[in-house]
Amino acid sequence: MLTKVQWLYCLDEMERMFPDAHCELVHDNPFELLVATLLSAQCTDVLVNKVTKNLFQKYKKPEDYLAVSIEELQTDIRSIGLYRNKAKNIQALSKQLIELYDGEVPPNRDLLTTFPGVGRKTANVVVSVAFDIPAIAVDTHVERVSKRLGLCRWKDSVLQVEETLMKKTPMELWSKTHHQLIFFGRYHCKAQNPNCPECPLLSVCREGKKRMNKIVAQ
DNA sequence: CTCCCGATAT
DNA sequence: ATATCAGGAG
Repeated sequence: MLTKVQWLYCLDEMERMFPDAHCELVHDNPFELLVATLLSAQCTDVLVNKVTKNLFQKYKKPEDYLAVSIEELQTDIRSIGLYRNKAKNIQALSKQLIELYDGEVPPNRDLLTTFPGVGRKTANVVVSVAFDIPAIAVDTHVERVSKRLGLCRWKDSVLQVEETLMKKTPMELWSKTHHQLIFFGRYHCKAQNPNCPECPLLSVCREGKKRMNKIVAQ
C-alpha cells in the first residue's frame, strides 16, 4: 500500500506532468455540463464534444429536449453509443429539472443523483466543475490508476476508491487531483500498454514495478 | 451480475 | 478480432 508520503510524492509528480489538467467536456453552463457528462458514459470525451457541438446549438434549455420525439433525440446522439438509454434519461432529467428545480441544475451532489441517468460519478463531475464544490469523481481512469499505484486494493468498489482518495488528499486539491489522475490515466498510465519505463511514479508504483520485473525476466 | 452500444485504438 | 472509452440501472 502507498504511504501518505508516497501519495503526496505522486501528487507532486502529476502536477509536474499535467499542471493544467482540466475538464475536457466542452460546455457553457451547468446544464450543458450535466448533459455532456451523462453522454460521456462508456465513450471518449472527444466523441462527446463532436456530438454536443451540434446538439447544444439545437437544444439550449430542458424544454427543448422535451419538444422533440424520443426518436429524433436518439438520432441526434446516436454516434455516442448507449443512445436509447441516454436519450430517455435526458428527456426524463429535463422533465424533473423543470418540475422540481425551475429548470436550474441544483448545486448539490445528493440531489443530482436523484436524476435519471445521473450516478455518483456524474454528480461529482457537475458539482466539482460547474460549482467549484470539492469532489473526486472516480471514473475508469481514476479507478485504474489508483489500483495500479497501490493507493487502494484491487477489490475496492469505486466508492471505496473515492473515500480513500478523499481521505489521503488535502481537500483544497481534490478537484485538481481528480483531473490530473484522469490526464495521467488517459495519456500516460493507459489501460493498454502503460508507459512504465518512462513513468515518474515508477519508484512507488506497485503494478509498475511488477511489470518492469516481467520485462527484465525476458 | 447483465445489459445498453457506436467509435476508435491496438 | 478484441479491448476500451470521464457509467448507470435493473
